[in-house]
Amino acid sequence: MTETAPRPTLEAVAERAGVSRATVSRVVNGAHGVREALAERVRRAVEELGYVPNQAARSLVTRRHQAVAVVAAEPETRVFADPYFAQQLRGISKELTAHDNQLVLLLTEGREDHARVGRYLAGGHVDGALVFSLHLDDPLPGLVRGAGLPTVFGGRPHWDDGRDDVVYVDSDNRGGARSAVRHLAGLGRTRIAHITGPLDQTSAADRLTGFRDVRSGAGAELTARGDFTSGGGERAMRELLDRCPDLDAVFAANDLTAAGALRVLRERGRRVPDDVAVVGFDDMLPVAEETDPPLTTVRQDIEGMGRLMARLLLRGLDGGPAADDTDAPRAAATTAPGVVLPTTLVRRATA
Amino acid sequence: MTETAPRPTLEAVAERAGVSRATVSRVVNGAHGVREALAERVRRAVEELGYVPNQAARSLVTRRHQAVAVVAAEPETRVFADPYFAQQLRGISKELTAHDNQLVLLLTEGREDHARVGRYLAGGHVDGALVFSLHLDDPLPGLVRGAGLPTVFGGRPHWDDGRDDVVYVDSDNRGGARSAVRHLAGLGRTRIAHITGPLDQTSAADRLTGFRDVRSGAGAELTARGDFTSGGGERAMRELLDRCPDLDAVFAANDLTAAGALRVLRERGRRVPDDVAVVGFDDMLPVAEETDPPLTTVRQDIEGMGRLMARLLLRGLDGGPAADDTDAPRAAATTAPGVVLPTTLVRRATA
DNA sequence: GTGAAAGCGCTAACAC
DNA sequence: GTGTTAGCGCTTTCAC
Repeated sequence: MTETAPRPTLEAVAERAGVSRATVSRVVNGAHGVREALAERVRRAVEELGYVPNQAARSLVTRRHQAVAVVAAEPETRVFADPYFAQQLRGISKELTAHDNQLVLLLTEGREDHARVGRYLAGGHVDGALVFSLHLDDPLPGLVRGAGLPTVFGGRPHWDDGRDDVVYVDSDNRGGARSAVRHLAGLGRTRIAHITGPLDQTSAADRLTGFRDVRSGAGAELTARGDFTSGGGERAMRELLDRCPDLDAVFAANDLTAAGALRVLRERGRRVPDDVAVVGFDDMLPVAEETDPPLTTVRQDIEGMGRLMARLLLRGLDGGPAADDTDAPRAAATTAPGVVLPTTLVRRATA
Repeated sequence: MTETAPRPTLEAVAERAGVSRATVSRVVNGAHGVREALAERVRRAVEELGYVPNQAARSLVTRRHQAVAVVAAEPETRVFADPYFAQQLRGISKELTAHDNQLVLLLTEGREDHARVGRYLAGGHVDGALVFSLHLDDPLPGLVRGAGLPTVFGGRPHWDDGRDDVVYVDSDNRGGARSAVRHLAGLGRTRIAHITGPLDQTSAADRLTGFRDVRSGAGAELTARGDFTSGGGERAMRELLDRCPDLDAVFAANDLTAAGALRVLRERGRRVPDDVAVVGFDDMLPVAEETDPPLTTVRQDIEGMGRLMARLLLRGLDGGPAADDTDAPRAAATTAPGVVLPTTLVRRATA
């Protein structure tokens, strides 16, 4: 563990270049109106001295930090068995990096953490926040609002009651569910069941809605509640099989659920997809590709969601990345509170 | 996206409490030598005004940031199919939070990112770095050393040549591998094969070493190279089966590899564990619990590794969490360059 | 014990 | 165009 050496200041650069601090500042910040000859001298001095601006000093006066907080509750990062969250993080990181912003990660565990996070956000350490809040009773959204920070949510918040100005990015859970169920119907399946996720999460609720959109006539006996885990999938599958031995297809709310369902189907001697076709949701690779047979599922652009969240936030921060919308055509509806990313059906072997 | 309100300063608190800024500063920073009566008045003022110190101003003078960078290369977060990294992050976050430090996440993608990260680290924005560097050709370690920042590595670095002062935290890959192989031997297996990981990673190399520790007599035909993916596991398993049709056990370098091996074994009509016993490594839940049959594997305390990394770094930072070692007995050998966390064998159904 | 004052490194008016 | 100057909010000697 080495000691960090004293770093050159603006002052030092100015002296070396034979100009004033103000001029160096202008050059460093890419301002116009500095004669090219001078600018060049400054740049050389910067180079020679290995000058790097002191962000603390800069923040002190600009009140900007070039930093964004990513807030997520422990459950979020666990329920999805993590790859999900890590991928969003990757997307967020890429976008922030591209615009020279830092990512401050705030993971919360329980009540005591909420106070801490609230304090931090209100403390003016970051310019904005990206918040993952999926549960009904989550106190995070309130906290963030209290802090008065520009914020973009990951996933449709519960209180997206239309009148609000919440900005969020979600994937098209409802549409994805519809396409899954339509696919099953297109295969000629007529007794299509659905294993839901925990319905206090909007993603699960929206997937159920999508299922109902297509199977409005489906009786309640064709729906069983799961919890996004494979154990829950097993339980629900047994329940369904007991109630409706003649079912010929299952749309599971996520891949883990589908994995559990597949196990029970095999155990009960049902052939997949011959007797019962199965479709999952998420396309969580380590799961979807490893099931037996490999899972047909609905893929979301998770990294894209993260990237879009960051972009939306940055845009809200004074100016931000204005019109470089080239690779975000779907984000066009920028005036809308929420942006919904499309999903695609990935056909493997279960349906 | 709301605007952030102007926040109260030290000055304001001082005025309200009828004391000088210096006194408020002392109280806020928990310094001694302030009469209790005054201190109390200050605390009340802080409370009433909702004062939060401006970290930028503070950093400017103290040169401390209460922030630590976590640096990871994209491959790291992908190879392990992510849950691994997310868990370490959780451990790191907990520990940093407990000591009031922020976590700045730096994910790198390619060469251009390295320059950026190097600049950032050298830029004096953080007090230290936690670096994940597993590959032979990884430029990250060099970068960090160049930045002259206190650093702790995740996983044994390649250049841990004994003479060095690198601090790292790793799990006991070699010992874990030994216990896996011994377990198989204890089951009466005599033809034990090993599917390795990518040997340019120390974890994979160490697991191979552990295998050899126990099966020093094993012929080369009982070892096949994998790459930590299930596809690689499949290929290697086929290879092994072709070469040694009589093998009766397999130690796979990680769970994904084991999952692939299991598929091939089933496809070739081998019963698990009756004909061939299988042990994995990692205990990556979404994989290990979902295989058929559920996988016997070696568990590492991933979150604990993260926590320990953070603790070690913090300790290196002026004083740090000195003697609160209560829940880290294994970290006792603090003078040693590396700390190795124990692993445990988790018995499920494959061995 | 407490306060006054200097200054951390930078940006942004404002003069020139 | 470029330099001068005044802080941003805080910690920290140094007197008292």
